[in-house]
Amino acid sequence: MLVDSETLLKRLKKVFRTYGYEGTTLSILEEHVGLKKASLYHRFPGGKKEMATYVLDEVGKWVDENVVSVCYGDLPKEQKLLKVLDKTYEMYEGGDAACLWRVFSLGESLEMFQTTVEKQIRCMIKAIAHLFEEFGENKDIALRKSTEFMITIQGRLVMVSAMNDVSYFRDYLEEFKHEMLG
Amino acid sequence: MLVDSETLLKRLKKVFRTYGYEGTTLSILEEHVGLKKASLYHRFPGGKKEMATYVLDEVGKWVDENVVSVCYGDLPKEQKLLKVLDKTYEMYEGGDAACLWRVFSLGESLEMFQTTVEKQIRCMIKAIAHLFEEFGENKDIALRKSTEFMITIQGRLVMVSAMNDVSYFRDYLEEFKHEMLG
DNA sequence: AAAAATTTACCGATCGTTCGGTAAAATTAC
DNA sequence: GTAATTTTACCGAACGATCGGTAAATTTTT
Repeated sequence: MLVDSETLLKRLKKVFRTYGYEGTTLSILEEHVGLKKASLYHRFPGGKKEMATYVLDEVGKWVDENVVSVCYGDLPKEQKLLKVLDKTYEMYEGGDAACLWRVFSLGESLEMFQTTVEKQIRCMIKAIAHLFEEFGENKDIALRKSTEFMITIQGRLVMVSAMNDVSYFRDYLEEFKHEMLG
Repeated sequence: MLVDSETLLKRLKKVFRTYGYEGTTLSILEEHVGLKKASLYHRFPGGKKEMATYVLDEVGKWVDENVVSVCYGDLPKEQKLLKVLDKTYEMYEGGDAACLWRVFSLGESLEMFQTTVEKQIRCMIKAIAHLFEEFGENKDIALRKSTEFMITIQGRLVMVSAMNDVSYFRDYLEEFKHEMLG
């Protein structure tokens, strides 16, 4: 295989996060992935829609393996939190990468992926709420704080794009860490 | 004129906010605006790009007239705050309408509009920071709180789209009001 | 009747998609 | 073990449909 599946996923993800679903054309994919249109169709007979679905599903798996499972795991709560923040940083490449959940929440792709996006977000919020509970918050407050975490991340990633300044994202993670761990 | 300029703006705005820049096609515009392609070109010789620029500029003017000017005006601070929150609700149609600043912060439209978007956001943040100062905050804290207001609005509007639930937006405005005015 | 606004009819380019086919790797048959 | 076969991975060329865009004709307004 000229393009191994790991590289392929990485490149597909980057294109969709940069251009959005509608903004991503097969020509752009060709160029950035390094496979001709026909070859992309060999790997994804369902075309662009299947590629986007694949990328979104893989994002879901990644969050499960790197964030959700950590929250429910058996590390000390402080280590869990550090890991979650680290993985959040990694997930958005320090703010350089947009959130696929936001990018797919528009136009045609909203109808296509809303159910999946909603499920994935809810799953992550619930997991982080579990972690907040370990820090002593009651169930309601934990869920509220976890939701606010997600909201803030999303809002700050919007600001990163709009204002072209990754510190909106990076500063928050640092601030949050010190607030929780001192 | 079959479509007066006020209606035209309203419809153009709705289309771009719903489908994004790349997702908005001339056929969609035709359908939703109620003018044939050639008629749209009669009004906007620059085509789709000019329509989007027009809509974004009008959004900027609207924010100036309805939010920024209120912040710098001479009403009592409590009335200013109420008006700002009201206009924020109106701006996003209670959460039903996406934020054009977010929608245009993707792909091709990011490069096209980033400078304008950045300017408009900065202008609004600065104005609301001024209002916070009237509530007794010092300059730095006021700017921080105003920025956090913008971040939260953006984040919550993302959540509204992703989770299909406008209460993420509406509840915050209410909560914020009671927090500031008791 | 003149001017402005809208429409029909069309254009080349690009869209997502499919077809026909090649080279090489993997599998099966002998 | 090697020859025959099937499968995998890829690509150039073309598909019909739609893209953004334009010129000329028609309708509406004044």
